[in-house]
Amino acid sequence: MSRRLLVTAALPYANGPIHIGHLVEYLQTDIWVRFQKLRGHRCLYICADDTHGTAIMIRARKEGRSELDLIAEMSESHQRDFAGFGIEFDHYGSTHSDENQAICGEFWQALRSQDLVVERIVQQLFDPEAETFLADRFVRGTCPKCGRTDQAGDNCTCGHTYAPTDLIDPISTLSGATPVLKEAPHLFVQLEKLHGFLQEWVATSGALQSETANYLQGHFLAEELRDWDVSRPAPYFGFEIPDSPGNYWYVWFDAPIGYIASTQQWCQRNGEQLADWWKSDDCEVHHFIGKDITYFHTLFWPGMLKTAGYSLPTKVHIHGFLNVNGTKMSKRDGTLVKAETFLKHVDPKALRYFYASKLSSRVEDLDLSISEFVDKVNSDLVGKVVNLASRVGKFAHRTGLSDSYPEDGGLFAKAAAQGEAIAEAYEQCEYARAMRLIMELADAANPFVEHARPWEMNKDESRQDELRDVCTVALNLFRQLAVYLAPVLPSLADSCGELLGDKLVSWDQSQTPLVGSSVGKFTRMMDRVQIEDLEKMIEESKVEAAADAEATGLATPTFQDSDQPLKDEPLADEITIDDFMKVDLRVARVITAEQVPEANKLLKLTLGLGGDETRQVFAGIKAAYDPDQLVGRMVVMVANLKPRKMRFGMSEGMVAASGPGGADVFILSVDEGALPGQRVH
RNA sequence: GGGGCUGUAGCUCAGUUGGUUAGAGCUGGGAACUCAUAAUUCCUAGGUCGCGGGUUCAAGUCCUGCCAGCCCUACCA
Repeated sequence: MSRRLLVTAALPYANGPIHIGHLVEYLQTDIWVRFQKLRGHRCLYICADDTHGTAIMIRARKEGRSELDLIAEMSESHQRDFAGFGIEFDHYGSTHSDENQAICGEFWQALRSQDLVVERIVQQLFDPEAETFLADRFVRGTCPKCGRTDQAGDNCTCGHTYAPTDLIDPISTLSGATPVLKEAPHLFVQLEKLHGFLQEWVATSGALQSETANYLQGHFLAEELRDWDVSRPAPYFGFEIPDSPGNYWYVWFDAPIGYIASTQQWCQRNGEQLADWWKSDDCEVHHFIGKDITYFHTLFWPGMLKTAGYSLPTKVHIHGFLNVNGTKMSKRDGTLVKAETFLKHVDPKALRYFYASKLSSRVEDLDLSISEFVDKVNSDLVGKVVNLASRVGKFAHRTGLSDSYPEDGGLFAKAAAQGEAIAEAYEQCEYARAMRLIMELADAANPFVEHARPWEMNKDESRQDELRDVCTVALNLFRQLAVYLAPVLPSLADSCGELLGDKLVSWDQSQTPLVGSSVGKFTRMMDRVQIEDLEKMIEESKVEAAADAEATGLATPTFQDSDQPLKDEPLADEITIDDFMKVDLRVARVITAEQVPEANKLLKLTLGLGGDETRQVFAGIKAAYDPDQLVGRMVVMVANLKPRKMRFGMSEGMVAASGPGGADVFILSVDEGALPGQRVH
């Protein structure tokens, strides 16, 4: 039975380029949509740029151009990046559209008429120079708790959280001006009035993974829901609220409505009715989002939809974040790779497959390990799948396909029977499982060719029919894999369709072998991924990040440090925290320091660890330090080093210092406040 | 501190309602083959299934207590 599905991915913010972290979501969604279409369902993939808010306004101002100019450029670059990865939207809109403004008005009316909106005065920091209210992240200052300077507006590295108004010496990051406290009326949605509905929906709709439902019930639904502040005073880039001049809808109010507005634009172009997609029980609505925006899509958004009379999400699919090589992506490490940069170095097919092989239906972070990426893509896709076609391609071009499907030991039938299990895995967003099932089939296909030895048949005039049969089996098994992989690798499906002169458009094509047709000239469908390319990509990302940082002027100054020290002494093997904890580093005070006349390099130190605890240490720093200048200062020592007998006495530890030696030795210092005996963690 | 998830071969993971000698791929070792992108095929090595208790005729699988890692929270949304 054919279903009707409306699918969205979260709207990317028009404040920056698409990077590989974003792509997890757009690819996850694209794969799901392509799968649904392949299965013959009516499915729309809707997205748009999220264009409003202070950040866009500030950036446009900084770049000396209009917001419209900025968001137009961003939209274009986003769409170019998505296209580069084969992400195919049915419609890509913008939240800054007439349709969105109109539908926002409709939602607003619904909220008003159901008496869910209240006005309250809010005190907020205001930048008098930039003439704008400041969100927490635009304020920095001194932590009121511990006194650290230059801390974020809502929390300090010391762990304390506070309101930006609590900061000592607050500074606006926009202008550097000192913000002042200013009052403004804000409009709030009283979400609590929808508590009963939301409770019910979260618990029983089946739209949420159980982990998410539990989380919401434990954290938010367990108590009174707070009013949601949905307005921002001018100046603000967005839509002015019709019945509240000078106030604008908060970006998170109009962003999800953008899903509907973008659908509306598609409807207008295709002569369809919006109600058939957004107000029909026959249409499923699926949202794909990251775990960071769970809250907006599982409480506010259903509340808004309910109030305005639109369909509630059938399912909110929530995914985790992307790590690279086991750690958070970082600009500095070059692991926050822009989509555009990726495309310069690596085949997008590789990323599509790799993500698919890692994704499940759970809210779990996934890891892109560079070496795993290379191994997996090369051995699975190139070594197993593409190779299957590649190894018989030349013969098949000459022989064509047999008129009836030959005996293959049940391989095709078995793989056809697996189709439903694979489809089910796709449907459940268990792509990793789907990929595993498909690769099992690929693993069974290559031995067939191997044992049939077509290269021997090729040399024997009388065995051309046999050869054709082998090619027929191999190419049909390949074609079957191409169908199963089509949601993930549409371009491979295209290559396969072209080779066999039969376009792959339906899942059902995996169930019946293709026979009796000619085979085109084989051309390479995919190249192996080289680890060097990945390395170059990371390297280029680092350079870009440094350039960006310089351009925005916000980043830390760049230092021209030589790479010689690292070359002289490369990084040691990785250790665990346990290994590190074996080394007991302590802060110590130099109590005495004296020359050892017979020694060439050594000074004799007495280090105090507080109280009466002292250690005698011989340190090779004679050429670099005078004893007198050391007495009284704090150093870091290795305190649990096995004592060693030296010519001049026992040495009971080491003083931590860097440098090649001789006069170039630099003792580690500790910041003011450290006490002798404290351990270094 | 609270909540959740995970812990199976060197690596990435599978192990359905508890049931015969715990599996796959990659990597490693050996061999074969040459059609294919140093691809492929065959053989082989490698695991006290995090640790300790318990239930059971039987536990990787259920219960319980620890330990480790990750994620979310910490009165912000």
